[in-house]
Amino acid sequence: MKDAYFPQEIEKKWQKIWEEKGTFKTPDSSDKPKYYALSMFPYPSGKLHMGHVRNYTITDVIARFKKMNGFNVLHPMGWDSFGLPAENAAMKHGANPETWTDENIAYMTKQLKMLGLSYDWDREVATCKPDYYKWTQWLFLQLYKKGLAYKKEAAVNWCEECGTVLANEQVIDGKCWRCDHIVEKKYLSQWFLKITDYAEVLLEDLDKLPGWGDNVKTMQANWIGKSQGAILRFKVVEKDLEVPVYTTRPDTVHGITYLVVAPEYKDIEELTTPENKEAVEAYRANARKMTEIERLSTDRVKTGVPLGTHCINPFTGEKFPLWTADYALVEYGTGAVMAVPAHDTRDFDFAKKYNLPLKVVIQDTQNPSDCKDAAYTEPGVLVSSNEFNGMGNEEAKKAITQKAVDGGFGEFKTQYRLRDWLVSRQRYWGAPIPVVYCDKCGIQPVPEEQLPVLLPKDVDFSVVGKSPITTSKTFVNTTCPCCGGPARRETDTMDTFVCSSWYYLRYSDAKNDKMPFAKDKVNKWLPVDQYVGGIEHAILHLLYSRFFTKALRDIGLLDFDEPFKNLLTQGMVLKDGSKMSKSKGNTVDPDEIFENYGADTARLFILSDSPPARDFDWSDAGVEGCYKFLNRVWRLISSNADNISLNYPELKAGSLKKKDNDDLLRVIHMAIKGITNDISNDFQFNTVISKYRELVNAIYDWQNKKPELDDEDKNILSFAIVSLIKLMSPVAVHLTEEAWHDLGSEVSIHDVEWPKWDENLAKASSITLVVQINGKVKDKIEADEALSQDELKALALNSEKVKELTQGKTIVKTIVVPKKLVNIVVK
RNA sequence: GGGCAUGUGGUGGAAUGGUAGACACGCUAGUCUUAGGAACUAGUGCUAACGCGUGGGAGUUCGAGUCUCUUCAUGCCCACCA
Repeated sequence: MKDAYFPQEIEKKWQKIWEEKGTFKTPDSSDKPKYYALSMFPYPSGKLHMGHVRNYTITDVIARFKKMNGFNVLHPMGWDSFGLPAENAAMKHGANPETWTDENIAYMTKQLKMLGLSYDWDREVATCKPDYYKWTQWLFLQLYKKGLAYKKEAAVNWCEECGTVLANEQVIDGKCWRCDHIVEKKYLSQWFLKITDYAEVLLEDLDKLPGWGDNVKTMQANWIGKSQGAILRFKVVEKDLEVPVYTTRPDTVHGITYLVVAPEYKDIEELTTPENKEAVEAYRANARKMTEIERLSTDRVKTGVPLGTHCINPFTGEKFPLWTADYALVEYGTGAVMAVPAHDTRDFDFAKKYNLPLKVVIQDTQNPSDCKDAAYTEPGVLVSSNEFNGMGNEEAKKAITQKAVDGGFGEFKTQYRLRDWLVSRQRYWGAPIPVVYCDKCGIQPVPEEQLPVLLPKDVDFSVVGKSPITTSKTFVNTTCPCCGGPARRETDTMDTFVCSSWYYLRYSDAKNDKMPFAKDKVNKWLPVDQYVGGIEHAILHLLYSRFFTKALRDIGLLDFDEPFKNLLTQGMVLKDGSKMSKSKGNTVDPDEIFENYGADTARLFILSDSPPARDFDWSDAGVEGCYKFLNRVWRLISSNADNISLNYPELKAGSLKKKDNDDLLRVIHMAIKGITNDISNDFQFNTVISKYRELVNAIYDWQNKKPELDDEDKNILSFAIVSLIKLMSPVAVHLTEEAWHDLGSEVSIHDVEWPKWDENLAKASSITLVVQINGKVKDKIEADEALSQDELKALALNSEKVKELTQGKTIVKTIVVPKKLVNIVVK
């Protein structure tokens, strides 16, 4: 064995051997139980960043740990390879998005291999390849047949910079999620997936996911945004029309003083009197011009104009005016709001500005308010509400809605904030939506046997203001599959999130050319046992994937209803306290780390300092420290190579004659136990690594006291080193393999079993008895573990320290915690 | 405005209600070296000391970093959603 540690040399060598031998291939059939470990697949942007390194290292260690513990582990990798950056790069460099993407995939694959990740590359998928997107299109058609994909004209989010529409989930603070450009509203005919059909079950089934963090579940629940309320219908005085409103506060219905409709409300023109027409038109025109950001700003003073018409409150017979104001949203509820200024802060602000009256109908009996200065929105008792006076407001919600139901002017209503998923994109580099338009036959799905609808090659990427795909001469014009007449192809492609909503299913049967996946294989491997990825996907990808799984289950393609059993959302990688980004110039290039220190150091360091779920602060000194530690491990093994045998006898409790050897045996068993538990319990790799260091420190300490080694010493040393190599093998994958072979093994360290501990040996031989007085530590006494509670008590009371401190005081009580502590309570 | 996290040495962070600060980074001495940003050894929460210490304040308990209430700060997510 070489004296010095040369990671670059070792790593290249073993990566080649593993690949040749197929060390990490996953057989479909095995008598072992299955385990599916999955990292969120990357967009092939060009190079790996440290967030990737962290993500994939975490999953890799999990996969290796499970494999060593007797599981048949599926650990695949692929590419989320459709998307706008490829197209932008194509425009900029005059290249084809496909070429750009392929080059990036090739480079990043090389980097992943340098990291020593245990992927089964035979199952690799890339969403931009026809053998994959054929099945994305096929799945789209199944959803279409099931009525879950439909086309409609709607107000949609438009990003001018990207030249395409965006899903609701992709608009962040009124800006495009990708380019930060301000998003506008446009009326366009677009394809949607009916995720709202699954709103209730997507919400309910969050309870079936104990292996997900509450933060993610709460974010999804908030996004789905279920609320229970009522629809109430109000008759218009001047017209034969009704205005329905959705409210969660039917208990305040007697306090309505006006009613607001959104500027885009469908009946607004009908509801406007000729005298008010000009002002209303001007207000609506202005609302159209405003960006989402301006309109959604909470600080903005509320504005509105009266329509001139009135409604009747069926509960009171009162007549009140109709207004339009942009604080009413056309997409939510009915697009109209009943205004109760006394009990809603928004209505209050608006009423104040326009001098509209307010009427108090809910009172806190202890501390009544006249609501002159602020709306009262807390629970209370009804007043000025006819027969409901004196009723608690929660009870009144039901009673009042029931009255509306009985009177035929309302009903109970459950409302969700979730909107249908807009999947059309006016871009080239995506899976073409497989439909054609025929003047005679209308919308026609492309017959399944004609899939895939291939992306055309004859396109001009330099066009502005329209999708490059529309420049193809060969793509657009086609024949109708129904009548055979001339027809036009759909030129929209699918949102990349459609492609990534089912990739984890494809890994179970990546080469299948008859189906997206065989049912038996998908049912065997899924659900994913452990999914690892960034929190930024808490809503988008994770919600869409859950929807897809449920929809495909209902179509009959698979038999489970949640795709990811356990979810680990890893924290960000920071440098100098802020997120690594090119614009801040605080990025660290993984290639440089591989080159200077090797992949094992990178893997060790990225796991070492923070628990996986927390943010991780990159420090150059930390990398250096991990490199030094691996050198220390290497020296420990290489300097002892002659004293270590892989065939040492089994070392049981009491089998060693020397006390220091017995102590080391205990330390080893404690390390095995601690490390195993730390990995099993939420993957606390940071403490796992501190335990590697403790074990190494203990072996060095032991050895420093032994100038000469006899047979017993050599046996315990062999056991120590072999255990250390096994325990470190999921993290330092190359170093441990090299050492393992240098010590004479013919088998890969990655095919051995995880070490086991003996419970009797995994604890110290003696205990430190902690002696407290009134809960404060006053003394510590070395004691035999076998002592009874009474003996421990006597021992504590006999302590000089205790005698001194309790002198002249009364001992009220003594608490004895077996094997640990005595607390003496004195007065 | 609503929700969810998180507050522990100079720093990253450890601690089934039972020894707070494991393990590191950093720092201080020393050994070996032509040299060392290598390796090894010793030390390192604060305080001169009694003691004091887990953002602040209360509470439960024999005992609280941990549980409860309250308050402050930071971060993230959502947000005129009626």
